[in-house]
Amino acid sequence: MVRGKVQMRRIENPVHRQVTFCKRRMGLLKKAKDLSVLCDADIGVMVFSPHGKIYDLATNGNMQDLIERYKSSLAEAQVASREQNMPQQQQQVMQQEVLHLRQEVDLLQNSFWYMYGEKDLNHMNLDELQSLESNLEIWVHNIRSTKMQLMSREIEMLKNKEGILKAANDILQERIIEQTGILDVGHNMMIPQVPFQLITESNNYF
Amino acid sequence: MVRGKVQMRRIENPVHRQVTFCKRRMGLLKKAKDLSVLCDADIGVMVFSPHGKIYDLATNGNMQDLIERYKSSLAEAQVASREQNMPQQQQQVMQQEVLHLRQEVDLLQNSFWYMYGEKDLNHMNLDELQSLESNLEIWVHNIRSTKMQLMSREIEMLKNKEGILKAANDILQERIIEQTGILDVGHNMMIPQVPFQLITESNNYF
DNA sequence: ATCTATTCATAATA
DNA sequence: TTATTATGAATAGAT
Repeated sequence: MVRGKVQMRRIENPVHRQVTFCKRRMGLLKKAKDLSVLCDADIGVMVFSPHGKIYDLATNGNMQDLIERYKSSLAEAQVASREQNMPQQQQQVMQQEVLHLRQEVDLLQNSFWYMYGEKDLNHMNLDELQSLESNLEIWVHNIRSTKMQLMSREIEMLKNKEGILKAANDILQERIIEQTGILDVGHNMMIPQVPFQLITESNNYF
Repeated sequence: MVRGKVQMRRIENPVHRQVTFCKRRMGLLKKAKDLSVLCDADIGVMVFSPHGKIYDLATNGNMQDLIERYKSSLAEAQVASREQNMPQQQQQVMQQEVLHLRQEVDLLQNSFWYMYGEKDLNHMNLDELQSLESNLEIWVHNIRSTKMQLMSREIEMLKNKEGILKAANDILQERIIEQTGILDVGHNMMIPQVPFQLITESNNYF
């Protein structure tokens, strides 16, 4: 009999804990199955006992499929959440990069999971490794391209900054000349305060 | 009010189905959280609505970690199940290979998920790509090593077969010479039936 | 595992 | 979605 409300904290008695674990675990999996049937949803449940044993349920019969779906949606959600905080052009570029990289990951994961899934070891050797290696090389290549794009963009940005700095310097020099009558305070001398403000205002998403 | 026992089949009325989905989904996640707290277990739940929306819970706060653990245990179970069908020596080699490759996958996936997990775009650029690229190159290198090992083993095996074939051929030639008195039936001529039997008996795990 | 007193979850409804 | 409430379901503690 249940005496009073059950306290929601770890059951210290190990026997009670084990019994409750067994009962509630079954209850949880049943609830998951029920929800799946009643509402036409796919559900995955993974339970890791404190001793490392695993109990799971995938109502569609394939946990890996659910995991893939989960990861895809996660990536999409993150891409979507970025849309609010980014200029549109950059956002598009980043989105493309993410999608591109994710494609590569899928490619690679498929290779690997295929290897795992193979029951017959005789077919899981050279060819699989060969295809895995090819995929990796493609991926490395794509990463290098992405990296180069990012570097180009950064260089572009720095050049831009340099231009703005120089312009600001010129203006300041002229002002100083006007105010003091002194002809030269150093060629393109750096005067931190004003130019740095100018830069952060026009490039604040970097 | 609950009228009679609820039939365990898809609720056809879409409004009822949606309401039930909402309620039971919350109930399921609550049950999962309770079980986790009471019994000190880690639990991951992924619910995919029929319209593609995802609701999830990871009681340790990190679904990716749970997925990794799940996949690891899956791979271990598969490795264990192979132990019954394989000669021990080969089994050990393959197990090592699998573990090795899995380590590499984990390394790589961690890099990638770390990238996805980064909320601040300012830190998800060159450095991340650089480290990913390095990891990939290490992985490619390891795959090449594994590939070479496999190829060496295959070459060894083929040489072995060749030796056995030649020996078998010599024996057969001698027999034929004894029986027919004919001196030459062709130098190292292939006579399929007997040699192939000899080979498969001593190498039947290939 | 099986038994119940109780709490908990939830179907229908608004 | 949320709130209400009559009812069925789950389960804590005991055997």
